[in-house]
Amino acid sequence: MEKPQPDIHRILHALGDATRRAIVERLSERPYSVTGLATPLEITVTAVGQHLQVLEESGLVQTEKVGRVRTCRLDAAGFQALEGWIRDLRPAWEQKLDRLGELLEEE
Amino acid sequence: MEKPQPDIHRILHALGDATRRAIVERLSERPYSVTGLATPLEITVTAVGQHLQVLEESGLVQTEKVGRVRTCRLDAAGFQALEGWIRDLRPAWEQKLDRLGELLEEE
DNA sequence: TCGATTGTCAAGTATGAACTTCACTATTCT
DNA sequence: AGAATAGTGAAGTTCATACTTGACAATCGA
Repeated sequence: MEKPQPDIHRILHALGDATRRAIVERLSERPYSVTGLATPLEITVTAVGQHLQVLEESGLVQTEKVGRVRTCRLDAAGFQALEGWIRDLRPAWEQKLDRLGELLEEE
Repeated sequence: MEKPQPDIHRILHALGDATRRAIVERLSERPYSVTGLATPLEITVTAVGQHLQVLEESGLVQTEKVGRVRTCRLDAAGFQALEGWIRDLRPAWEQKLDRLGELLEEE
């Protein structure tokens, strides 16, 4: 149950779900309780709890239970890992599809 | 069939699938044909074609058919949009969970 | 021109996961 | 103490979507 180091596959899988993205965007505003997240989404707290587990395991969200309330906020770890992934791929996607250059190199 | 402007939800949904991530990572190496992508993944070209449509619609991949071969490469548009999304969220996830500051502000 | 290669289209299957419900525990309030 | 609130856990349902197959079209090589 310790904080696993962020894994890009976990992260992208977590962000692949619309509800989880909604949770993330809500938490980008300010921290919320589980119920505070569930209400506007019109789903049960159980469902939110399940999503939170995925988000937490991917390092995108951090939660802390104090008393009976679990407070959820974004976690930098996952976002930094995601940033790093894109940065590492940059040389690949930044290739200018320069038509001229392409044709010249063709042969 | 025109290039739709990148939408972060499309993008994250596209990257949510493991096979599509595998395609992206393969294309980060160099451009590939549809068959060239399908073979190492051990899935049919039909399946790859379906994934390519999703990736293309999200602006992550660009394809061009020349003769009977469709050549696929990464597309900057989607990655730039993804970068922008993370950048915009930065203030939210960059909040230092400074224990001291937290406790002080509590009341 | 014939066969092999590359990809597309339509239609069907099936599996995973996003939910729900219900029962329960733990905390807070009066 | 009793009632209300916040969340957890197990188990079942259902629906999206990632695949397949099979038939076909277009291109290329011999």
